[in-house]
Amino acid sequence: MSSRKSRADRRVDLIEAARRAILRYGTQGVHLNHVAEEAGLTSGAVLYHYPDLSELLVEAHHAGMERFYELRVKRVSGLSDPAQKLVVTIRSGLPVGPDDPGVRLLNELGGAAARNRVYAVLLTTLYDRQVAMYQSILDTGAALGVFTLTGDSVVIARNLVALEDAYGYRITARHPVIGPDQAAELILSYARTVTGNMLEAPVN
Amino acid sequence: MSSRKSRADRRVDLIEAARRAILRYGTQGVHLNHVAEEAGLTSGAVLYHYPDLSELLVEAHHAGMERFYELRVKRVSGLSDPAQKLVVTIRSGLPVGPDDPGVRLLNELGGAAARNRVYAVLLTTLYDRQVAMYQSILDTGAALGVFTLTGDSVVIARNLVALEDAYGYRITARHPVIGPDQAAELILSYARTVTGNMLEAPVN
DNA sequence: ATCGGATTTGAAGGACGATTCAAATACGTC
DNA sequence: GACGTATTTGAATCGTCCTTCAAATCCGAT
Repeated sequence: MSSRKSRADRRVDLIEAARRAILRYGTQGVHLNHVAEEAGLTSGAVLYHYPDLSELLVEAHHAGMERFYELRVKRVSGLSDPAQKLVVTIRSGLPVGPDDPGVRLLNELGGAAARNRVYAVLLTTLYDRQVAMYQSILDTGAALGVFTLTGDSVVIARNLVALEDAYGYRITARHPVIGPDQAAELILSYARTVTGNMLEAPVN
Repeated sequence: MSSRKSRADRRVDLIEAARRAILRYGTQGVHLNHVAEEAGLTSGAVLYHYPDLSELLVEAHHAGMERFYELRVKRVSGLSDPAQKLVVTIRSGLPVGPDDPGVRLLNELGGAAARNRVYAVLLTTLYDRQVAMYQSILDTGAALGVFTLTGDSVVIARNLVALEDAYGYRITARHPVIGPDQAAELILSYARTVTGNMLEAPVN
């Protein structure tokens, strides 16, 4: 039994607990008791804060997506060179390994989105935001003359996000030859041809 | 009650029923009764043929993947021009619309593969086969001088399948602007730059 | 036409999860 | 330090799903 907490604090805890439970049992497979156990509470206590489990699950997914996106933004925040930005951004969209919690949580929703409107909107919104992110990098790179784009920046940005997504699935499914490094290289190969930039991996 | 059938026939029926049930309720959300209802039988009858529901679900997914792949092979089978083959193959990897049963079934597994080894192997195998399919088209196109590949054909093939996968998810999630036509065009834009071929959509 | 095995039903039992709620407990506040 | 309220527990209830199995039914073989 984790010690008593304020309403706001407990809700944050529960969202975290739900996130872990989802990773363990899947969005469809989570039960109230799983969440309660992850939170160190009783099912009654969970219900006290979230009378409807599905709402808690949505919040957990929403929070997970937000965290994922914010982390990506943060990773490029210090950089100024568009080429470097692009390389780092590609990396930050891929899972670190097959068990990467951020990407695994997102992958949970792929199938559910076809049946659940809320999840569909969440995923679609995330996709669009990521496209905008890439597009901004591409456009400034083109404006500075660092990139020579072979086509519309929206098209390139959409494809870059799509590639990330797909390789995220392959990596979490433990493809024997496509790991994070290989996936990054595959995406970079695309990025190089459409930007006309060597896009060297940073030398550190 | 659907009329009595032989063991082999009934098992085929049940796999079909399971496929429909999965599409309705999700791989995790299917219950024995859902499958029974889809098959027009009792839960006991289903259990008589498949004592373990999860095995039936695996078979349903396996059959669905096989059907999906075979359909793609069949669609290009008549064509000889590599450019035409490539265009048709890209199309056949995308869902016809948000409710396309073939792609929706595949998407169900994305999240599950991270938790379930069997599904991970199924998906990985399918991915590799599709890559081989594209690679063969690209290689013969290059040999015939129709394509001038900008890089290794494996790399291009992997990226093509990855793009298909990702846009399949976007389409089934009902992205407001990315439909089958738009997705095809996005993938073609990539295919054009890496093959140096215009890849016109066939004029029929 | 009947026999025999294969298939299916339907009901009963048991396990599990969601939900409710009174009682207990801990915390902030005065 | 006591009070009042917010939080949590634990047990009881209800419904759902899985599983089992004897009985019924159907089909093919003889």
